[in-house]
Amino acid sequence: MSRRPGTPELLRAMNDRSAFEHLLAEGPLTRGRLGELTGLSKVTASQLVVRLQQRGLIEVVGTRSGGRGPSAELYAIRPGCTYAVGVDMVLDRIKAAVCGITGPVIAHTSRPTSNDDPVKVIHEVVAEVMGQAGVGLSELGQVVIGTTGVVDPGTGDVTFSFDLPMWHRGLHDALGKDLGCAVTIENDVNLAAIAEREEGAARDVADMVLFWVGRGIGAAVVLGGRLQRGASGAAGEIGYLPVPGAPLLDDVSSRDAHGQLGGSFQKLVGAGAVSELAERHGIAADGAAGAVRAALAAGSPADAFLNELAQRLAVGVAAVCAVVDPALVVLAGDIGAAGDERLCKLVSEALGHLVPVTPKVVPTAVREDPVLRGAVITAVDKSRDALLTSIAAS
Amino acid sequence: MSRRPGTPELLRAMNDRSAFEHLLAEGPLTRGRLGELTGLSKVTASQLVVRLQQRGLIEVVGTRSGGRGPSAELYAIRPGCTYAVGVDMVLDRIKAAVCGITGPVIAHTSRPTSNDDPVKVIHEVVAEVMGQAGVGLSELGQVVIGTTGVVDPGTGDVTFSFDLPMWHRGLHDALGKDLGCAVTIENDVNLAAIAEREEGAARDVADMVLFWVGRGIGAAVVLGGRLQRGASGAAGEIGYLPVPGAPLLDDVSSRDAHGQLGGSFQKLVGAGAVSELAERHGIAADGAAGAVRAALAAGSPADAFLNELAQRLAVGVAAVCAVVDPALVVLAGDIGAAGDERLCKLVSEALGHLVPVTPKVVPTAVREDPVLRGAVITAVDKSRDALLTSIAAS
DNA sequence: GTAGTCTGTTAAGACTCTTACCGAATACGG
DNA sequence: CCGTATTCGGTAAGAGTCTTAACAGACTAC
Repeated sequence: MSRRPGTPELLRAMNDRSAFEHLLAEGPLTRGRLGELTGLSKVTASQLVVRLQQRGLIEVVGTRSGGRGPSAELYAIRPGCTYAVGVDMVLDRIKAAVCGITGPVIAHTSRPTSNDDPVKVIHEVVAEVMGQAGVGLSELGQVVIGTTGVVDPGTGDVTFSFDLPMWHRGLHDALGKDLGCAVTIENDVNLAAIAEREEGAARDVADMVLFWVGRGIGAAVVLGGRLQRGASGAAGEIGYLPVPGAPLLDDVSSRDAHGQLGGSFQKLVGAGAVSELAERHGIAADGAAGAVRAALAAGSPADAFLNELAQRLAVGVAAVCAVVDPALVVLAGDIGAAGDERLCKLVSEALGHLVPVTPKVVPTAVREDPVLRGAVITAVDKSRDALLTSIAAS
Repeated sequence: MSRRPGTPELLRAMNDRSAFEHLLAEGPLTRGRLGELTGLSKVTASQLVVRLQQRGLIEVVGTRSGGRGPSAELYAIRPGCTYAVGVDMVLDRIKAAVCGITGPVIAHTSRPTSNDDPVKVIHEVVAEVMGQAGVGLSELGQVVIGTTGVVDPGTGDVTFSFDLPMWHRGLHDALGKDLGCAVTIENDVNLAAIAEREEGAARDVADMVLFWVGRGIGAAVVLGGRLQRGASGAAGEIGYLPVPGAPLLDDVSSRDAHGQLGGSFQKLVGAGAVSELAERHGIAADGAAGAVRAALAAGSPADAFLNELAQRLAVGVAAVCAVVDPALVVLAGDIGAAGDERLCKLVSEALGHLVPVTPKVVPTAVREDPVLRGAVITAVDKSRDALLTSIAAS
């Protein structure tokens, strides 16, 4: 229920917000165009521009001449309103990128992870990338950190993680205090899905699932245009999917032959299982993703391997499709990406025998640092939202 | 973007809507209380009441005396604003219930289904129930029809149905024309979930899954408080879940030994499979649900049967939990309902070995006509929404 | 019976939006 | 080269919604 009463100020806030969103989406605009887009009159659009300008949210970036009358001034969001940082923390490396509220990355960095306190590690990398960008830490509005493991929707903390034993409870708050800005910890696969939806293969798809097939197995579920995290943040933990072809789990905390936690689907298509399968088919390569690439390069002699891999993947995809019926399935992660169009086609064919729905199956279109991209996008999005609600409040 | 400009009228519409919602939720209210709830001043609340009264949406239903000052007038929604009808169509019976916008059912009926044109069948049952209620068909605002089968989110038609071969494409539009009001066709399991959320075991639970275990197998997925239908309306078709313990499907259009379409999970826990399992354990009863009831009554001798049934169910529940991580799982359908607390407990225990999440597993709390209840609730909800948007428009 | 309290109304004012009008700048056509 | 049409930005007047303040009347409490 909307607690706030419908006062005239609310109206102004709504219109300011709408104008801001149009400026973000459509780039520099004149007062007149802004009026058209928001549906407001010329006069009101002018007042609105003055307000936003006084707050330092927008600025004149030029004039648009060529038309009949006098040249109109072009207004655009001031990129330096706030800055947002995305962080991707994997087993042994930590990456970070910073950008202004308009989107483009202005600096990024990557360094090996030390075994230190995560607060210190993250503080250092954030400070470094902000320094590179030439922006003070005080102007930082949002930090989004991608990580393996499940994030508790209640506390925002990591409840457990395969790879990062140092991540303790209370980390979320500690980071927020340390950095002095809003901090969000998010599952890495979810961030990859956000990147895919923003600038990858899933643009404008409301119902989609991203399969991350790599060292770990995971999925991100987007339904009705919204990322679904589940009640305890464990949505998409498809490593635990009970599937035919691998024994049923008897103890949820057991590890597989390669030291990975997970259930029967993990045993079927985890990196270890894929390597093993490749070996059994006589394909020698470095790592599971390498094996897939080698198989693709080898042509028909490796068909049996790819078919079996596709068949295994299809079983997991089928389970997800039976539950949520997405319009699109994206295969990502290093193995998924390596499989490319060919593997997707095979999975799609196998899927047709298993379920009565026919989602498109495509490889990821975000080939460079999908998790970092997703983190940055999320950070920008959140900082925009914070700014807009601050407009509404004042 | 539906860019309605932020004009003062919008404000009024928002406040009218808010007041209307409060009246629906909290019953009869005085002008003063309405002001408090909406956050508006006394004066504005009064104006608002006058407006709604002039439109015939609300009426005085009494006075609240006993306080210090003069007795305040109590206003309530006029139930006769619009009427909504819910219809439940199963294999051989059709049920319907009608209610005003305030909710309570004022008439209901049930009759055997003839093999006629569905438009005629539905028209007849709607006319009958409206006649019983003493309301003209012209005052009907919404009809919601529950049915087995998948409903195409694009057209609102049934794309295929196990049991109702007469349902043709274009039925949705034909019904709308015939009845002269808004018509919605919805999957029966989804409607049961809506009933469960409104007045059953899932009140105030944002992320939940309802398992329908009966003649057919299905699930309804509610995430973030919203029912998720999937891209082609096939979300929750868990009969097709590939699970261990039953052979993988080779052809999606194949039928099982009992003439039912579906995949491996259907073969495991469909009514036919449950009957078979009961027979193998020496439990004789009429139908699968009867067998479950008999087993519960028999005590420990039937434990093996119940355990195996729970184990089978748990595998499907585990798959769903791995994908969407609900806070609550409701077992419904005649078999699920028959299993009651005991079966839920067994499923919950089995689930603990399979996935690292621990949703509550409970039996349905809507024991009477859950699908019809869901249809009625949905119809009322939609007619409320239509009324509210009509307020905003005028 | 009187005082106190609460209801509902009226009056004045604040805030937002709108239409109507105006002066100035710019491009186009003769 | 100059007049005219067009567009930009601004001002003024007005309509709609909300708010606070003050008041008349009804009802209870003592």
